[in-house]
This record gives sequence, structure tokens and C-alpha cells, in this order.
Amino acid sequence: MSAESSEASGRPGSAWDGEGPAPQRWDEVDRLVSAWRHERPDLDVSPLEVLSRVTRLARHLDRARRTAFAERGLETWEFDVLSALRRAGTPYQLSPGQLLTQTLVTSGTMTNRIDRLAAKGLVVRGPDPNDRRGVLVRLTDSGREVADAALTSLLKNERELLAALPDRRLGELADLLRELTVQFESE
Amino acid sequence: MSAESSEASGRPGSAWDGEGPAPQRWDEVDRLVSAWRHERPDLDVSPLEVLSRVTRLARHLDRARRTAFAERGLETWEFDVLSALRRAGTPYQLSPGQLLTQTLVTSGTMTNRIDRLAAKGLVVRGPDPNDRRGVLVRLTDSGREVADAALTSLLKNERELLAALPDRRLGELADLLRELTVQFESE
DNA sequence: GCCAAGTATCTTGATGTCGAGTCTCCTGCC
DNA sequence: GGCAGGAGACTCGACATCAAGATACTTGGC
Repeated sequence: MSAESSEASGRPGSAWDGEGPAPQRWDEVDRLVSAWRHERPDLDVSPLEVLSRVTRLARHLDRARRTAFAERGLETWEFDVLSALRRAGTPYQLSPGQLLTQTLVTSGTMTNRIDRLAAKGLVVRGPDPNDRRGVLVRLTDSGREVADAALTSLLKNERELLAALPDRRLGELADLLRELTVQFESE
Repeated sequence: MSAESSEASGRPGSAWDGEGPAPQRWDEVDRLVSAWRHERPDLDVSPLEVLSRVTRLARHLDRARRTAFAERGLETWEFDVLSALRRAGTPYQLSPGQLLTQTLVTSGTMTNRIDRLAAKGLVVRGPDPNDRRGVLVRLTDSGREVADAALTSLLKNERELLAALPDRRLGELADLLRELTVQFESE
């Protein structure tokens, strides 16, 4: 990647040419990148234009979800697990290992999560009939209700966050992000 | 947002029309969205195409950075703070409050981080001459060296992650992400 | 000048996560 | 069929984070 990327001009909104709509507002990452270009003009910091925004946006999302779920007495991590089981379809059960790859946590964390969800009666742990090492985690009726209700309100919130962009651009954004994620999932 | 977004077809790569290059590989989010469309056909889950990818990509990035920094004996959170101070420019000092907005953590967390960085000799805490409530955190020479070295290797790693996309598309991606982040930063 | 409201930072307690190690069981090779 | 290596889930200790509240100071209105 060269230093002549679309952001090299030092202002946001690569497509703006002085006419048409005003340029977008600066965000924290614009300030961050601009500061680095001043302090370290020897480095090409353009990767941060994308990756710092991903990290920061994820943190904002995390906060928004945390407070939204909290109103329903639900923790974000609880939804992560319950929703994975819910969308697996009947009989709504997965192994801890499958849950790991879907939620991107370590096995110790997942054991702990399952324990607490089981204590709340949202899931039950059972043996895997085909592998005596294995365990199958299954959603209870109560857990399914919680997952369904939470998904509906999550989507409502997230739709509002995306209202700033038309569908066509959201599709482009999804495609661009996919190209970055596939690298992490290839093994 | 309607259910007729570019992703409604249920396969990734909205621009693919059956000719030209093959469609991209599916990622976990494609599977996730496809599963929801089967289980909850009554809901429009298209927001997840974007936001679940952001969350997951951030987690992958987090892991990659964690292991990369660990080779240098550095924690991700240490770099977050040191780099904010470094790019502030001489005399490399900021208040805890300014560090909060840059790193998106709570004040308790920042107090703790500064304590530990000070114990390692990477920053020093001093009084704010203009506000006796305030504190100024300043980078030591040692802290500056650590920050500079870590930034260089961070950028090297991240450039590789972005190599899959040409500069023009990275610029588009940065612009799209900016439009989502500004909403969180407006107050 | 004083007071109320606001701001900046720190303290505390609860909690979730990680990473390394352990135990059990499976799989394929000889 | 036995054994080595791998895979799946769990245990445990260390630790970073958060939320809420406490403390000290500042600011603006009167």
C-alpha cells in the first residue's frame, strides 16, 4: 500500500472535489491519523484509516448493545451464546466447540458461560451420544424465548445505527468487510 | 431498511451476476445470516451483515494484535495509551480525560492503566498547573521508544491484513466506516 | 463572596476473560 | 489390538474491565 491512498490528502471524504455536498465531519480516527502524519511523516499510517475505525466502531457497538440488553436484564455474552443456539435450529443444540468458533472466545470462557446460563435455566448440558468426551448444550424453552425477544430488539437498535447509509452502500460495506474477515477464518 | 437489500439473495458478493469472477467465499457471518433467514424468515436480519462483521473482525484483530505485541513484551492496552501520548506531540502529555475519549475505556480503567504504566517507568503523572483537580500524564523517553517501535511493527502487520484490497477500495471502506462512527461521537 | 451544579480523577467490589495445564476419550498407524 | 498423538471440555489463578460512588476542585449565577 502506498502513501498515496485516497486519504493522503489529510481530510476525510475521498470523493469530495470542492463541489457538491460538503465533506463529512471528521471523526476521532481522522484526528488520530492526522496527528500521526504530523508526528511520524516517515510512516504510512493509512492502514489505521480502516482498522482503527473497525476497532473503535466495535467498542461503540459493544457499549450500545450492553446498555440495550441491560434494560432487559440480559448480558451481551448471554445473547451471544443463546443466539448461536437459537439459529442452529431445532433441536437448538451445539457442542461447546461449535460455540467457541461462533463466539470467538476461549474454551475456559465458554465453560464458564455455559455454567452460568445453565444456572439460570436458559440452557441444559447433556452428553454427546457419539463422543463420550463431548457435551451438547441445548436451549430450554425459556432460553429460546429470551433469544427471540432479544434478537428483535437488537435488530431494531442496529437498524437505526445503519439508517445513515442507503441499502446499496450497506451492501458494499458488507462485501468489503467480508474480504477482510475471510482471511482470519481460513485454516 | 428493507428486506430487499443486496444480501437478500442469501449468497455473498452482491455484485456477482453469474458471470465474471467467482463469488467470494462465505464467511461466518454469511452462515450466521443464512441461518437466521431460515429460522426467522419474519425478520429482516440484514443489519447483521455489517455489524456482526464489524464485531467479529474487531475480535480477530484484537487477537492478532495481542499475540504480535506479546512478542515484544507489550500488552494491547499499554500500546493504546502510549500511542495516544506519542501522537499528541511534544511534550507528549495528555490528561486522563483526554485519554478516555481516545481509548474508549472508563475512568476507573484509565486510572488503573496509568498506575501500571507509571510503575513500569513508561509514563509519569504530574499536576495540571491550570486545574488542581487535573492530572497530566507524560511519556518518558523510554515510553516514547516503546511506542515508536510498537507502531512500526503494528503497521507492518496491519498492512498485510489489508493486502487483499486495493487502495481505492480501502478508501471506500474507510469512508463508509466513518459515516457510522460519527454518530457515536456527536455530542 | 457564596453556593449549587458540574467536572476531573480516583476508589472499590463484582465479574468476565484469558492462558496454561489437566483429564478423558478418540483415531490412525503399525 | 495397542500406542502415540490429537481433540474436546474443564479447572484454576491472574488480571483487566466496568459501574457506581467518593472526593476535590472549578465555574457561573446571584
